[in-house]
Amino acid sequence: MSGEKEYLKSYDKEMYEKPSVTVDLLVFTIVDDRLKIVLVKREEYPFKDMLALPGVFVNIDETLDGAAKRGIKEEAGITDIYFEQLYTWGDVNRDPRMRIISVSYLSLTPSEKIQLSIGQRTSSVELYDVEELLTSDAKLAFDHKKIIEYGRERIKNKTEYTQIAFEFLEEEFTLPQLQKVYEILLGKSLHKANFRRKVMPMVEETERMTMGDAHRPSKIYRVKENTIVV
Amino acid sequence: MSGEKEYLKSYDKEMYEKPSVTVDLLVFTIVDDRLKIVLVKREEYPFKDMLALPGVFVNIDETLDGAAKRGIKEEAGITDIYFEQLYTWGDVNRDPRMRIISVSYLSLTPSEKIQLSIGQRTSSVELYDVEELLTSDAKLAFDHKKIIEYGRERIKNKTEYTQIAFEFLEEEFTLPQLQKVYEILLGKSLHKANFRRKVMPMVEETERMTMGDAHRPSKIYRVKENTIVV
DNA sequence: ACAATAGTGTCTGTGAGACAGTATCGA
DNA sequence: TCGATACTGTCTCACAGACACTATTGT
Repeated sequence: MSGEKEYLKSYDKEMYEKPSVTVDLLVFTIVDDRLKIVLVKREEYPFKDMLALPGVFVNIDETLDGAAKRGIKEEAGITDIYFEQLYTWGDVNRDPRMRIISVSYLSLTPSEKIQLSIGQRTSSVELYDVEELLTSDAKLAFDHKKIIEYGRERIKNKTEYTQIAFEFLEEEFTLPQLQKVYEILLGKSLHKANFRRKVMPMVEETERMTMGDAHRPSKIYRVKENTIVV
Repeated sequence: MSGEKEYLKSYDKEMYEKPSVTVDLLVFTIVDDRLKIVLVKREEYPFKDMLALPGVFVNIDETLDGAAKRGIKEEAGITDIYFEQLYTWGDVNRDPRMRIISVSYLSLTPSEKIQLSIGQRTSSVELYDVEELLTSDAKLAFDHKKIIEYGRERIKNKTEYTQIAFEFLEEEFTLPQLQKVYEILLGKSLHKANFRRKVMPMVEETERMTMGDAHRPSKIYRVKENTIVV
């Protein structure tokens, strides 16, 4: 069957001008009871000295998830982390240099796992307060502020109907800690008794408790086996 | 500042091998009380004669949404339609010819708006029964079956917490019609009285009613102004 | 009158939210 | 003992689900 090998030719002939594809990373965490995100300071034009999401080009032999994983490892030093695809941004003039389509990835982690490193084209990698970024009129590189808003919104929504909040905590935690995470993500305070009733089916006690505080200690919990955390 | 113009050079030098980017379209509708999707039969290799999602390459000066809109117009003849980005598929060997990253778009429409046309590389464009496709072991081109499953799932989920079901109906409809749409999308039957209570705040009566049926006529409604349908 | 579908009134159980209380630590 | 935080019991109200009923057409 000649057709089976002929098809390659017809496609080679059509020389589409191709966009570049990158993966941009939104690595969220919680520090000092505040939602934070990993941003880099750009060392090159365009948007030199401005804050931007860390990102990597997608290699030709690399999946999107693979590129995201690689980027998270390179920029935040984390190999074992929750992440999911967020949205793909394809406006024509997002980047003044050339047409770049960016697949954004949302990832959540307890702050203890983060080990910030410094990329080639960036002068620093730091955690920034998310609400502060979004409420101030701070300008970010490219369309990255809009992307962060979108990611922030996704976190809030998924907090309501999934268990992603657990991704911000390490394996063991107390219920007051868990409640605090929910309150930060939802942006409102919750009633203790009701909150505990709600999360009880998802957690299981350990035998241990917190100690050293000048008040009643709290039980330490972990996520119950059968709880789907995403 | 020389830097401002220098930056272009440094990027020109790095010759990344770029993937191609396409937009794949999931156009869903309801016909004869069944969920249907627009598929094309491929006329070329690879996957010749198999069913596939309609799709278009993203032009270098075209947004992703723009490409989706163009594709929907070309394949289904619709210009005014609800659509949203679904997911971006980036496995390395999705397409045996070359690396293609596909941004999928979900769109919903009343069947009356569809006018199927025939593309260049496809022999036919038709509506196919979604549940039948997904429950049978029918094979589709590329990873398109997985994409359809993902889209089907998204519709089910969003039916529960948004008003997308309305997108399948024309401007005026009866409550029994609306209930039928919900039942099809959710895959289960609903209780009449409860359903009506639930949707009442989102609709408003017209003065007209159905006629000609050998049973009690039903009031004709439309979507209430302040109802956010997405 | 009857078949067939449209539409309504009401009961019940569940669960979210709010309140008010008790428990246990360090100092 | 007291300050501070952890934890619990119970009331209420809204709402989803189920049932049983009435209403209106064409034949």
